[in-house]
Amino acid sequence: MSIKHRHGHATHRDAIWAVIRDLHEFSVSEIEDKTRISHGSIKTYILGLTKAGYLKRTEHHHRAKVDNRFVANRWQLIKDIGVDAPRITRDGKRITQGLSRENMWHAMRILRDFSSKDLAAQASTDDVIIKHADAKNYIKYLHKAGYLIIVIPAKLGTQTRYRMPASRYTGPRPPMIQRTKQVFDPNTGKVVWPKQRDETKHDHGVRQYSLKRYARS
DNA sequence: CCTACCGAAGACTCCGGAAG
DNA sequence: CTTCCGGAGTCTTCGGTAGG
Repeated sequence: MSIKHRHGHATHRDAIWAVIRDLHEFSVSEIEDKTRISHGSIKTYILGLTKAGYLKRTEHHHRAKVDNRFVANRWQLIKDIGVDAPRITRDGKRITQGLSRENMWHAMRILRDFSSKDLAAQASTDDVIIKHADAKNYIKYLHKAGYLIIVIPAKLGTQTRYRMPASRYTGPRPPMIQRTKQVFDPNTGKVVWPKQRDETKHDHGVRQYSLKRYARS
């Protein structure tokens, strides 16, 4: 299978969603024809979308009396939320994984300047509670990677205040701190920290691997 | 470090009608 | 009745990430 991730650009689900919006009323095999994505994956996603209320089944599969041919299930799009494919599980529940980073990334763009406590509070929503420690950690790496500047350094009793200059906003997807502690920007497809150096360290091929992987999508 | 969980894919079973 | 067909739906596995 082709390796494309949501942190790259298009995923399989994005492609399926695009075809659904295009056709509005469809069967699984019609989507299969247009996307060349495996039947099973399409079914799984459609099932989830139906349970979540985005789709409605308009035809239940049966064998036609006249010519003994199969009539496949058909669905209709009843809730269109735009170009971004709904992120749901097969049960139709919203996927919350990764939401906190996303919230923080967008909050940083909006806030003029902020401390780690401000960020945690501003980026928290009903769905996602962001802990102060998480905000601190994310800020630490984004600062190292050059996304943030320090507006007011910490003094006794006050926290450092940061700002993200508009020019450092690279796109809607939050930079990731990968397992190897490197910062990867899915918007540009580049590892932004650490800079290309200490090649001899025992990272093995991890950095190269990531670069290649994401460059493809 | 570890655990929980995700998307994708494939193996497998279930279903209902028609044909033999 | 049994067999066959092919889509629907379930379950498991795999490679991977998020977050403590």
